Amino acid sequence: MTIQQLTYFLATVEHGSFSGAARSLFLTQPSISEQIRQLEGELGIALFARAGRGLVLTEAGRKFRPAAARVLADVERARAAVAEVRDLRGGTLGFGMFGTASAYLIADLATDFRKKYPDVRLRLVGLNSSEVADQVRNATLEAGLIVLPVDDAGLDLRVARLEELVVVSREASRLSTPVTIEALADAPLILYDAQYGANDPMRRQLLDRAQRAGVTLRPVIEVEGIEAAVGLARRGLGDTIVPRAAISRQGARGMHFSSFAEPLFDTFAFIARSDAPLSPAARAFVEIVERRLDRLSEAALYAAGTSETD
Amino acid sequence: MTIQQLTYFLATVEHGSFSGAARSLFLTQPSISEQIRQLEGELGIALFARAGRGLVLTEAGRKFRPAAARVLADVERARAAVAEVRDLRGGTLGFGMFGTASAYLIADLATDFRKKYPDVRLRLVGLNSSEVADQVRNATLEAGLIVLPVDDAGLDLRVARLEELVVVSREASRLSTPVTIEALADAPLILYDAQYGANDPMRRQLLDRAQRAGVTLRPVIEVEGIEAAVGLARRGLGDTIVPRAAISRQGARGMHFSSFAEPLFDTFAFIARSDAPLSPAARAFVEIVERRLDRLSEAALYAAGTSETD
DNA sequence: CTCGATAACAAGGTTTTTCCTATATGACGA
DNA sequence: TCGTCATATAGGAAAAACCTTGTTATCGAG
Repeated sequence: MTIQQLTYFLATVEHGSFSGAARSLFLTQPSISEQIRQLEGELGIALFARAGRGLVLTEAGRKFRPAAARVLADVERARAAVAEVRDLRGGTLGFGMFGTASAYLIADLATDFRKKYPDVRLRLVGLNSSEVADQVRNATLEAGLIVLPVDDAGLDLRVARLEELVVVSREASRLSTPVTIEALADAPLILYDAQYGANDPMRRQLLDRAQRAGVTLRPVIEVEGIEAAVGLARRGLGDTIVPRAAISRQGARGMHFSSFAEPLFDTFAFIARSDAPLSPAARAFVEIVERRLDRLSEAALYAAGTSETD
Repeated sequence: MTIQQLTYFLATVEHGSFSGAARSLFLTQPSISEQIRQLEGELGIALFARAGRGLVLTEAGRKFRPAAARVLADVERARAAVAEVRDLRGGTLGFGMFGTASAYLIADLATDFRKKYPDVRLRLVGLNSSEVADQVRNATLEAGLIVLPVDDAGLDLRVARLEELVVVSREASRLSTPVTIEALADAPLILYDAQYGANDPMRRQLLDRAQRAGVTLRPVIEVEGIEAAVGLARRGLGDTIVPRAAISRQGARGMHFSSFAEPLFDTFAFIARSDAPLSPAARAFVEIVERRLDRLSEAALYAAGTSETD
């Protein structure tokens, strides 16, 4: 039994003759005739009674008709199901983001995406970068945005953005010249994302530099969020280091900031399974993330030196 | 999209690899691979992500899987629907019978048939022979048992039985020798099946004979059923003519009966559309009817001359 | 009752599809 | 690094689908 035969059968029922069905399907009568014969042979019973003029359904044919129609309807539904995914009118996208990005971006991203593709369900999870990488690897998530470095085995990786890390201090004097790692070591340091400890990419880079310069960094306070770190810096408890984009946000008003002498960057990257092609939904979402990141950069450009007005 | 491709797809999902699916279907891996590729091409999106080892469903594949399964399930249901009809496990049989037969046989026939094929619905209608013929012609009924003659245009006709018509009288003297049509004309005549009038096959035969013999038959009473006719004959209101098989029934006790000098028969015949093949159910039912008719004949053989004991 | 139209059916040939074998390629694990 | 297992690819054989041509049967009209 083939879908084709079912199509021919239903067309024949509708037209009452093989030739009529053949015309409607742009085929010849013997083709239809032959396929119906085969179908009847396989079913072991005649579906039509052959009259000189036209055809009549047999009892078996009457029973078969609605069943055949249902099969064809389901075929269409199957086609539609994948078309939804293909045309971004359905399905679910699972996407992971590292903590900071998820905190600041998730609302905007979800809004943008749902506005454009209201029928695609979205599952956006905030984890740390290596957790995101793991879940993408085992297909719990389809793709993600992380901060390098991560173990990229089995992953496709594409750098999305370099986010400069700047030093923030209450004392403008401490930032009169680009900050060196040695200068940083001279003052109390406040760091955030305490829970990740040495796995935090920013810490890894800082410790790396300190080691090479032969100095020791002493974080006096480690807190959870950027806001908290900046808040503590405002009270003069120490300096802190934050992504440049975070400067333009609330909580940094009246603070001073400066690049490192040797600029320090967080590298954002998109990851996906290296063997699986990205779904259209994932591609569309990545594009939206990129647009948002670009807007962040632009906003950050206007904020330089001291964020008085923000 | 073909049913075959859906089968291959589901087998691949189940086994997690083309090669595994191929083994389970007794095919080779390139065949499966090729069909899946074609399916994906037609759907316009990949269903599997090809990993070095094994395959993973894409989002589209996940959506497609249940839809494909439903199609295959419905294909099976379609197959089962016609199999029911073929194997006499379903469907409906419409069968027509002429009045007398329906009155005497319907209960037994329905019982026999339902006992053997409890899943086939039965629609047994009692009409006169020409009405049955008409409804078989226009496919309202699939087949029927009628008394000849009928207009058999467009019908297949098979004689089922010759049923002798015998004269029944209260006076044994009237039946001492085989009855001639002339002798019949000498006495009051009671006929049944009044409503059909001259269309009744028995009347047609009798009138035909009378005409050839140059005598006139005068039915003094016409009633509806055989029982009524025999009842009136018992009261001495006249002679009547009934199928031999009816003699052995209640209501004919103590009456005398005799064949015609030139034996008179009702011819029972099965009819069906000449263009439509009989459904298995109809064939089975015809067989059951034949068996019942045979048993009637046997019973009638023991009743001869006078039905004292019946 | 013959004639023409229509449609099923049959036969033969061509194109397309399906499936195979053989081989290349790529990933994983010892 | 090599062997194993998986998919991809190429080429050819078998099968299926379709077409063309021609025959037969039925129905309706003249």
